[in-house]
Amino acid sequence: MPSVTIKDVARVAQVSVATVSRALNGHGNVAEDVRNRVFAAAQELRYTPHAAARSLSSRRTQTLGVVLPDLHGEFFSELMRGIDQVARAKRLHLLVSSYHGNPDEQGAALRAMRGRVDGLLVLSPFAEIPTLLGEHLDPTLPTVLINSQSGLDGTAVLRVDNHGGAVAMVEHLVASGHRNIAFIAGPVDNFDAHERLRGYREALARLLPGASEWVLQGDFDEASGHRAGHELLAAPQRPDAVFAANDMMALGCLFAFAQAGVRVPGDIALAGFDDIPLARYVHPALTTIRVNIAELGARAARLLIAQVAGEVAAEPSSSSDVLATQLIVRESSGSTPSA
Amino acid sequence: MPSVTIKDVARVAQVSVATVSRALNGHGNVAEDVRNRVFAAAQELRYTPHAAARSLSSRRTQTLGVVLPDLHGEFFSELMRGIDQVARAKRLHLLVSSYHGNPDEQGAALRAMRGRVDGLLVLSPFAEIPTLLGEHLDPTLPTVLINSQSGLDGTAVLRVDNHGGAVAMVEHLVASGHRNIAFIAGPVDNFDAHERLRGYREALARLLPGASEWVLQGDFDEASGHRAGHELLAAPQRPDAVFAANDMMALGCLFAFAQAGVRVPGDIALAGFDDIPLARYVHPALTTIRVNIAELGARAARLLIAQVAGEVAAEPSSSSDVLATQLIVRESSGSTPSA
DNA sequence: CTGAAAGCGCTTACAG
DNA sequence: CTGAAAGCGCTTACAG
Repeated sequence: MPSVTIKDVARVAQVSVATVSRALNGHGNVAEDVRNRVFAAAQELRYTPHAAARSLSSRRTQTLGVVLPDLHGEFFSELMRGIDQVARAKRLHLLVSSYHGNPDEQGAALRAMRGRVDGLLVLSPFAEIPTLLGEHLDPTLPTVLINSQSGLDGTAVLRVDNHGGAVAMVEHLVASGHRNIAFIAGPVDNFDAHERLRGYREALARLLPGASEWVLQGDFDEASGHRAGHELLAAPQRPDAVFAANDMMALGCLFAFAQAGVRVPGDIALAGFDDIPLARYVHPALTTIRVNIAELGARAARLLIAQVAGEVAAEPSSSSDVLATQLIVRESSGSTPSA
Repeated sequence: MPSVTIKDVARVAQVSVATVSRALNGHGNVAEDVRNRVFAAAQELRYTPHAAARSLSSRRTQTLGVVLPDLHGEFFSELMRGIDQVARAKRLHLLVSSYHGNPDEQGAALRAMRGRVDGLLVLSPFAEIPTLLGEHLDPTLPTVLINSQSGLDGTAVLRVDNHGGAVAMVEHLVASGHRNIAFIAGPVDNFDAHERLRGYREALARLLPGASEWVLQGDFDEASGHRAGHELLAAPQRPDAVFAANDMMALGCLFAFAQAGVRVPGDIALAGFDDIPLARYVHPALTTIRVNIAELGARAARLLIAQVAGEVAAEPSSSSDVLATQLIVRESSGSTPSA
C-alpha cells in the first residue's frame, strides 16, 4: 500500500508535483539544481510513475497491442520476436491477446484494447474475420493489419508475398523437369493458403499450358499432409512432384511416402512452404520457400509506430507493404541443391 | 477524438455516471429497467470503458505481466502458451517484456510494470540476476518466479525438476549398459544448466562409484554441442555415451558424430534434455527428458492469480512447486525404445 | 435503488 | 523557471 507517488517526491524535493513531472519527463524548462533535487528524491524513494495515471492524463500508454489468433508455434514466435525487437528499441510495451480462432473473443480482445495501447497490430488470417474488425476496431486507434485479406477502408495492411513464392516454387519444379505437379492446399478460409493456391494455379497455367491442375485439400497440419500423401500414392497415375502449401503438410506427406517405400526425390519430388527449422533437418532436406516472419513483424511494428507518431499519410498499400519470399532449394525437389 | 465515455452513456440512458458504472459492472443494486436502458445506450454508442481510467480508480488492471529474457524459441513459446491459456480463461490480459539478458533492461522492465499489471511472472534463469530482482520488484506486487535460483524472501518460485530429470537419464544410460558417460554442460551462469549438471554428478557417483566424471563446457547452442562432439572423438578413449544438457547441443553433437562416420547408438549412445519437436524427427531419434513447459507456465499463472486474489498464504516452496520431468527413450540411447 | 462528490496519480495549459 | 488548478474517465463510499 505505501506506494510512493509523485506527491511524495514533490514533498521530499520541496517542489510542486508539476515541477516533479516536468523534471522527470525531461521538459527542459526546469532549473538545474531543482532538477537534481527531484532526481535525488525520486531515487531515494524508488519512485516509479503509475502507468495508468500517466496514460489517463497524457493519452499515451507507451504500449502496442498485438491481437493474434494464437501464441503457439514457430510462426507466432518469430512474428513476436520481430515485433518485440522494434518495440524494445522504442521502449514500448507489448500487450498481447490471442483469440484462438473465436470471432467473439477476437471482438472482445479488440475492444478491450481501448485505453491500454497507442496502436494495434492485428493478425487475422481467416477469411471471414476481417468484416468483424470493422465492428470492434476503434477507428481512431492506429492499426496495422498483418496478412489479412482486405484492408478496412484506410487501414494499413502488410502481407507476405505468398502468391509470388508459390509461383517461384512451381517455376523451380518445372525447371527441374517435373510436369505432373500436385498441390496440397491449406485451409479453405485461410488467406495465406488461398494466395499460395492461386500462385500454383497461375504458374501452372502459364508454364505448362494444357496440363491439368491436381489439388488436394489439406488444413496446414501434418496429418492432412499424411492423408494427402496416401491419396496421391493410390492414384492411377502418380505425380512427378508434390508441392504442399506449407512445410508441415510436406513433412506429413514425406512420412507417408517413406512408409510406402516411395523415394523422395527419386520417385516423387516434394516441396513445401515456410522454411520451418525442421525443413533442413529431415531426410531428404526439404525444398521450400522461406518467409522472413520476424521481418514481417518488425516491419509491421515500424509502420504502426510511424502511424502512432502521425508520420504516415495513409498511403494506400504500396508495393513495400508486401514482403518478398525466397526459394530455398534442398534435396527433396530433385535438382542440384543450391548453397 | 470523439471517443465515447461513460458520460455519454449516462446522458443517453438518462442516469448518473455512477449508475452506469454499477450497471455495466453488474453490481446488482440497479433496477431492471434502468439496467436495460444503460445496456441499450452502451450498445448504441459502442461504448468500451477506458482501461487506464478504470485501472486508476479501481486499482485493478486485469492484466498479468510477464518478464522474460527472450521471446524467441520453443521454450518461451510453450511457456507463453501455458500462461496465455489460463489468463484467457480468467479474462486477463498479458503484458510481456523481454530483457535479452541485459540486467539494466530487466530492472527497467520490472519497474515499468507499476500501474500496468496486477501481478508479475518473472523468468530469470541467470544466476546473477535474482539479486537484481529485489531492487526493482515492487514488494507489494504479487509475483511468481519461474525457474529462478532463489526465491526472494517470501516470493513464490516454480521450478522444473532438472536435477531429477538428469538423474533419471543417467540411470537409464547406466541401465542400458553404458559405463563411460560424458556430459556436455550448459552455460555456467544458468540455473537450469547447473541443476542438470548436479544431477549428472550425483547419479554418476551413486551408480558408478569410482567412475570419473567427464564434463565438457557448452552453452546450450547447437554449435557448442558440435564442438564438444569433435572434442570427444579426439579423446584418447571415447565415451560409451554422451548426455547433453539440452537437445540442441545433443543435435550438434549428433551431427559431429555423423560427419566423422561415428554411428549412434552403435558406437556411442547419445541423449539430450527438453524433448524439443526436432528430437523425434532426427535420425536416430533422440532419447531425452521431456519437460512440460506449457504446464509450467499454466501453473505459474494459476499460482499468481491465486496470489492476486489474496488466496495464498505465502506457503514456502512446497513440493508442488517443482514440475516433474519424464524420460523419453528413443533410439539414440541404444536400448529398446519404449512406446 | 440512485446521485453528488471525492479521489485514483498523473500531465498540461495558464498565470505569474 | 515554477505553482495552483483543472482535467483525464472511471469507481466507490456516503447520503438519501
